[in-house]
Amino acid sequence: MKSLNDLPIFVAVAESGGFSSAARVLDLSKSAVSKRITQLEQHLGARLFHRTTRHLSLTEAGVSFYDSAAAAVRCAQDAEDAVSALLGEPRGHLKIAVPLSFGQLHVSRMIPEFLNRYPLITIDLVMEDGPINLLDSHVDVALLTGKLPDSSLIARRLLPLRSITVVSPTYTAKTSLSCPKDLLEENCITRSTSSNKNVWSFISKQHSYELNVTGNYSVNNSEALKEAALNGVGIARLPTFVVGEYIANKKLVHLFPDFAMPELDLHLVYPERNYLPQKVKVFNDFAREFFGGDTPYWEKGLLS
Amino acid sequence: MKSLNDLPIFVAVAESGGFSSAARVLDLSKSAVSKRITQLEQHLGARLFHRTTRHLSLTEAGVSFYDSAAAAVRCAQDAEDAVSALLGEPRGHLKIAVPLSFGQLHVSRMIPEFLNRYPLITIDLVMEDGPINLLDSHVDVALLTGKLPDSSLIARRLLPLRSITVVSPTYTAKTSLSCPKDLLEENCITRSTSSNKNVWSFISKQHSYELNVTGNYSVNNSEALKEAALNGVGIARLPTFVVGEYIANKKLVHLFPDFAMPELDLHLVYPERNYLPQKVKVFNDFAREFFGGDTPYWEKGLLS
DNA sequence: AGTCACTGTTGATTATTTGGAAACTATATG
DNA sequence: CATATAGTTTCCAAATAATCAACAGTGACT
Repeated sequence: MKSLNDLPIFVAVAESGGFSSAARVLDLSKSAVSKRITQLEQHLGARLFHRTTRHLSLTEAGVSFYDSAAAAVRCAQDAEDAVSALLGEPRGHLKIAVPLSFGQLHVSRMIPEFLNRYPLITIDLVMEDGPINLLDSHVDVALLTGKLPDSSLIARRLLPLRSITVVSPTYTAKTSLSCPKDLLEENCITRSTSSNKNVWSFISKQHSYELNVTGNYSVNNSEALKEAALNGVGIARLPTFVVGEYIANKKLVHLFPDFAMPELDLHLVYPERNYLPQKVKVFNDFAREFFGGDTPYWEKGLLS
Repeated sequence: MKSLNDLPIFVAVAESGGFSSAARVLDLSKSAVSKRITQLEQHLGARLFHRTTRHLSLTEAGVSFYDSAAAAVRCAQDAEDAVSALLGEPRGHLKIAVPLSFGQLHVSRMIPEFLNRYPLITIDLVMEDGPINLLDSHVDVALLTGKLPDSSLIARRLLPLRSITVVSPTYTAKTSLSCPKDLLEENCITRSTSSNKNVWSFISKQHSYELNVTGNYSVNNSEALKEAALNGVGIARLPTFVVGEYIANKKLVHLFPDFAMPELDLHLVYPERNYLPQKVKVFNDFAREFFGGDTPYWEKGLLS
């Protein structure tokens, strides 16, 4: 056993399925990865990977090596977690993944306070909407909505994500809206990411509607959609975390507050570990407190 | 997890109970050990050892760190073993511990042949009589007699260790010896290591004796004892592996061949592992074949 | 008490290892 | 057949690790 440091590299290559992708995960150059795998193979006296220029696969030896190697890095991680769980002052590097728009609007506000509160923690914040593999990319904790991508993950509900229907005051001045059905006659601007983007549902005790709205603008970015709504382009449905403040300062009007919309939850998601590192624990607690649980701060201005 | 390479060092220190002893085991300078532990502690942000100049003990953090760290290095070792078990040609470094006299007389003869047979194996042969901790000192395989020092070790019987009573022909010429009891009148030279060195027992179907022999020479080294016997100083009891060849070439006479003596076994001992490395396996097989099993080559000349 | 042998630490110097940029080869894709 | 991507290689710079030697503290043994 000459260099244990090769193990995490080997494991990364095996799991990500390539030298280049492993290099990206490990934040190394691919030449470095290549060299270390080569030297590991040399040390072991056996090839661990079949390399064809375009595809990589484990050899028989690689497969037998993998199990114990992965166990070794897991144990090493555990060892580190075990002491950090004992530590008074949380510390270490924390990689966080969050959805883009929520990250820009709220997480980015929270981070400075968090860093101030825990000066020994360093943060790598990744804002990205696509599905991410927490384990491969070494993300310590992620904010995710919807279903869990992997069963070895733990999810704790952080806050509700409610969307509401909004419009600018200048727009309402031109028309009268008394019932959701009236929206069928209006310019409804939509997010183009959601698959059934122009089916808007409204739920109340008395009536429920599923409306097939239409409009002249569709965009895959909440910020842009909000901008359009603010400028009176049309009526939009947006999460409260985007428009909450504009309702509060009257730049936007909350339409049909008596009707609810399907509600999602935002979860704190982290890999299952033997010892939950302090840094993850305090981040979770901090986030929960910062956002305010069931009625997040951006909904404080709303009377729903 | 910055440097996995610190783990084996930490584990060695924890297990050997000191920086200096760990340095010896790891074949490093103690300053190197000291520095790497220090940097590991710095990285973790916690002290792992309580150091008083003369004694070392694990801190609370050190204890929690230890379990997983030890598991990690064990897994790493397993990973390596797993591929080496698949390998065609055995290779790697093999550390062997053997009793001093047996090592000098027989193992040292065997090694050249072994190295010749397996050119990719390198050997570190330790000849020592005291008790050795296989695990701490990274001995891959040991030849031991008697009881096992540790339960996590595996012992396979290699060959019997028989001692016989011998005397030089010049000595027998001066006296008549027909029965073990006659030894009470003779000069019996003994090994001073064995605790009850001057109680010699003889066992046969007809009679058994426990004789309290006396003599004018006692020495803790079989070679010296053999030398004395060869020079007609007196009657000695020596293992067949020491005197076998001298019986064969008539330099010594085997007394009372009809009587047996308590018999010991020499065991091949190695740490329990998930994958027995090829190099250990081939060494075991080679030793078994080389020495000849139940009647080792040095007993071939004897008619017992 | 005072050697003595041994422990762990530190600083300076030297070796070794490691990492990165760029050039190179090979191959799937379109 | 061009292009983008994957892995390897060479060369060089930078970081890391190891050693030696000197130091300081402590228990054991006269």
